[in-house]
Amino acid sequence: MTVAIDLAHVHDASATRLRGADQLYTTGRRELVELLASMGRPVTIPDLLAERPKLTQSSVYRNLAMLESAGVVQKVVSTDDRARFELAEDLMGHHHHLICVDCGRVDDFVVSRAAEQRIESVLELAIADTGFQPSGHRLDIVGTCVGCA
Amino acid sequence: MTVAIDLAHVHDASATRLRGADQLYTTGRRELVELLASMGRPVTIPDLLAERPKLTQSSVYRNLAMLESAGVVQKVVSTDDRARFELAEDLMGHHHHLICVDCGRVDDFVVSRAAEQRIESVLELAIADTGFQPSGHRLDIVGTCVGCA
DNA sequence: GCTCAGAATAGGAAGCATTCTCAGAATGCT
DNA sequence: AGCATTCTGAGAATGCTTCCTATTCTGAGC
Repeated sequence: MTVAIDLAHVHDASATRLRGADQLYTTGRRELVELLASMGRPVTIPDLLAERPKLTQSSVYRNLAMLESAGVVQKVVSTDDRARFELAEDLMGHHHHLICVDCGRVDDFVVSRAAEQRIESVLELAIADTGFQPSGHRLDIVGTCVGCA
Repeated sequence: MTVAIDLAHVHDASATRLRGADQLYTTGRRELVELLASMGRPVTIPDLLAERPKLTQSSVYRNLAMLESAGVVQKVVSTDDRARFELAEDLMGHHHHLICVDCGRVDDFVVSRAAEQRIESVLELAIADTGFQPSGHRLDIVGTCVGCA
């Protein structure tokens, strides 16, 4: 279920995307990307700061916002009010989330390609007449994680 | 696509659920429920306060938290950091959300019963071996709303 | 390798949604 | 109506997030 990540490819893609946004792929940003890749699940910024106390709070916020707008990372919302971040879907692979209603923890899971297509077609039908421009879907399971059970 | 709501039934259910939690169904809480029923989409607390300036901020926060734990309303997360609230699914009917990545606005939509069952079965399969205790799913479409297009 | 202009960083202050506190008011029960 | 309990209102406090600015770093051209 865990997705293996090609770190070199992630760095290449990150550098390219930042350069495309007239931004530098600095050491600090590279460190953030590497840290996110190693976590394997969406994490909050306070989490990151606790894990790497040398990181500067304002820089982490600034750089994650930058990386998000460059399409390198994406924000994930849970049940609590802390934003969580992970690498963008096209770097990680399309996946879904298990969201714990108790502690807010988020884990990843994937479904088969065929199942994914079934879901897609259901959704296309449903919003055909709304004028909404879809860019993707968010299919999460909410419940209680093993630690909170 | 809009769901007609039986307001009397909603009030009855709300009163029952609050009483079950040793809480009173006061005027202020009744007003909140009625306001949410009239909005037809998940709204933020700042939204509510702007709409009804007579409401007290702290009471709205307190009462929505209470109504949520009593199962009368539910919290919906969008792309921004503001919590949104709407009536609980069993009062509104099961439905899904259109989430605008631009402004964070959330609208409701529904899919057919058959489509819903297909989605359920996909999910059951996917998490069979995770130990996660599901209580429901969250299937939202993210994209750009008509106002932000 | 050196210099310079533009960009990024660190550190702290400010902003804003949310939560807490507590005195006063309203509610339900007898 | 009287009493115990719960709720409300107003503001202060909390904590995540964003803004500000002086300093440091980065990269391109000499």
